[in-house]
Amino acid sequence: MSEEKKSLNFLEQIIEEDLATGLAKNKLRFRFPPEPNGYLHIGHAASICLNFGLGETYNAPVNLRFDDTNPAKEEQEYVDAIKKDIQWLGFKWDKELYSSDYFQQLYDWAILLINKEKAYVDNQSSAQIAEQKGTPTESGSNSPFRNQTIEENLALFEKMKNGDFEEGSHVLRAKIDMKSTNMLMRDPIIYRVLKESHHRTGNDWNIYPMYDWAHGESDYIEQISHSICTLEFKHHRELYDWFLDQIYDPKNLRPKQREFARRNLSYTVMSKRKLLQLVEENMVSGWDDPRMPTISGLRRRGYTAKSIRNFSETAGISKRDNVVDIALLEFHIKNELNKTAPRVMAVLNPVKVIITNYPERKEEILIAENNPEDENAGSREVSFSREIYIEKEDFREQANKKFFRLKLDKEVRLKNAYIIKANSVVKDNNGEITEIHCTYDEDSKSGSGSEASKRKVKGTIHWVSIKHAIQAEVRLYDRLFTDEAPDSHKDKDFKEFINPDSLKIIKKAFIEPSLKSSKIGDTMQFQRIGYFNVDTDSTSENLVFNRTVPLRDSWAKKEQKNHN
RNA sequence: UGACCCAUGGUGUAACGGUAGCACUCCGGUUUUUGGUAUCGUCAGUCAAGGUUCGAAUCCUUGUGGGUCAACCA
Repeated sequence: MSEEKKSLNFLEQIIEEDLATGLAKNKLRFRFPPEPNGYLHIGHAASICLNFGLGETYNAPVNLRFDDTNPAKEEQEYVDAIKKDIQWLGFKWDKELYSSDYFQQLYDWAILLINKEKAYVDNQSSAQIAEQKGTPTESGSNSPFRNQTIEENLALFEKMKNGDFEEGSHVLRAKIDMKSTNMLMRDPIIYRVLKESHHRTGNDWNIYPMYDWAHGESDYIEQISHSICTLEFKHHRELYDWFLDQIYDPKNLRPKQREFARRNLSYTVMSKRKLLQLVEENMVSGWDDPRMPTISGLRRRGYTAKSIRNFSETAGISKRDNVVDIALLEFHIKNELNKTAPRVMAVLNPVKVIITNYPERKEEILIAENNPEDENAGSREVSFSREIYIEKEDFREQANKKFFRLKLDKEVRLKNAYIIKANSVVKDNNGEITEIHCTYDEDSKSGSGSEASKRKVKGTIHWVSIKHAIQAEVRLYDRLFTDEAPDSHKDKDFKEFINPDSLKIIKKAFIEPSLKSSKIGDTMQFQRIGYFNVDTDSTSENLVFNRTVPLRDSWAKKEQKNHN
């Protein structure tokens, strides 16, 4: 068995090195640490696929740890949504844990820090503390409370915990170095007073630990071997290590923080704050609006877990800022759906065709292949009759040779049916075409094997029988923003780039009757149009289809070029 | 005018001192009862300047460009 050597990303290389220099393989343990204050998005998928992927490659456990140290922003709703998304992506965590599980331990260690004279209670306003903090280019100055006695600090901290102080009046700070070039080392805050009810601990606590204090120590408690986070935490590593130094027992494994570049996607935004804004200002219908880059949005849009995982794999991991082309994501879903999605016919923008030489009352059942890419997909029956709908854009009275579709006096094949020829049109007072009169070649029935059926006709178009078609709502989604990097413009708000055409609703599309029993989540290809799925709003009375992604359309591209 | 990180085709990512490769995008050909798919092909890259070396995308120096850091957010 020769296995192709796959190149390792830099994090895998670090792990391999650690393994080579003595770390036991069974000590490997990872974690995915979301804050439950928003929904997971495609950027998080990078981290999820990375951490859980490492878990899979090394057969190591991965904890799901909610970083719930800020009760002011966090909610159970988000916890539930996050769990659902990770499971949907197909990953299994070892333990479901919460930073709040460790509040007591964290508190005890804070006391330890005070006793070691490594922490003190500061009784200044946040403005004063900020003032003394200095700037990246100027060092800070010491707090007047820095040299309080251990006893004073212990007493004050006790009072903070008991709720004797107001929010904002007192904080516990680590005593490190106000002159450090790393702002985070300038006596960072460890605990603040917050009289908020916590989604798990209720009103047990009046003080809550800050991220830096909670995160590294939680990694230590869980014995996480590699704590992987995004690049903006690089500066935190020094503090992460300092905190660990205070409590580390060499008998235990010492977690290691490493950072990679967060994943950005073109034509969208990827910050929870901005996504929340879109939701709260009703620019989208919710966190799961099919235009959102959230996992739930992509799921509703029709993306599969596999396509997202493949995307993550292909996009890769590195340490440089990046904006991955959304075309890569679209490639992966099209690539998968091409193999799996049943083909059906739907007419979105109909014009009536009357086949004048087809008997008035006649109906027939034709056989249509479900998926040319999948032999096992079988076939279905499609009803045909004298009056059908085709797409308006599939007909032109006159057109040059490049136009392969229906035009006067020329032939075109109706997919799975007959070859027809257009003879005349009927127009209304505005000059709009209301009917196209055609004749069909009776011997040209698809699959009949006749000479006529094998005739080379350049164009094939889709259609639905008017008498048999059912009406449905179709939602055509496009990118949410018109700009490649909407939040990269210093003097412009990202919302200025919202695409006004990101959603077009077609209330009365006509679809083939086989779709009548479609269930929410079903995926299909509307032939020659794109991939669609059944939206969560869909009911048996009003079927609703979302366009996941259009098919590649080289004709439209050509047309576009000619117009420019 | 500080510290730290980063720099490879349009985009993303490999090459770990020894022929710059892969994927997406773009463009073109062939096939096709989806102007889809498939398939073949074209265009296109090591930020710059020095240095080390038989040999540098890779190591060193300097410069340039980009990013991060001054929440009681994570």
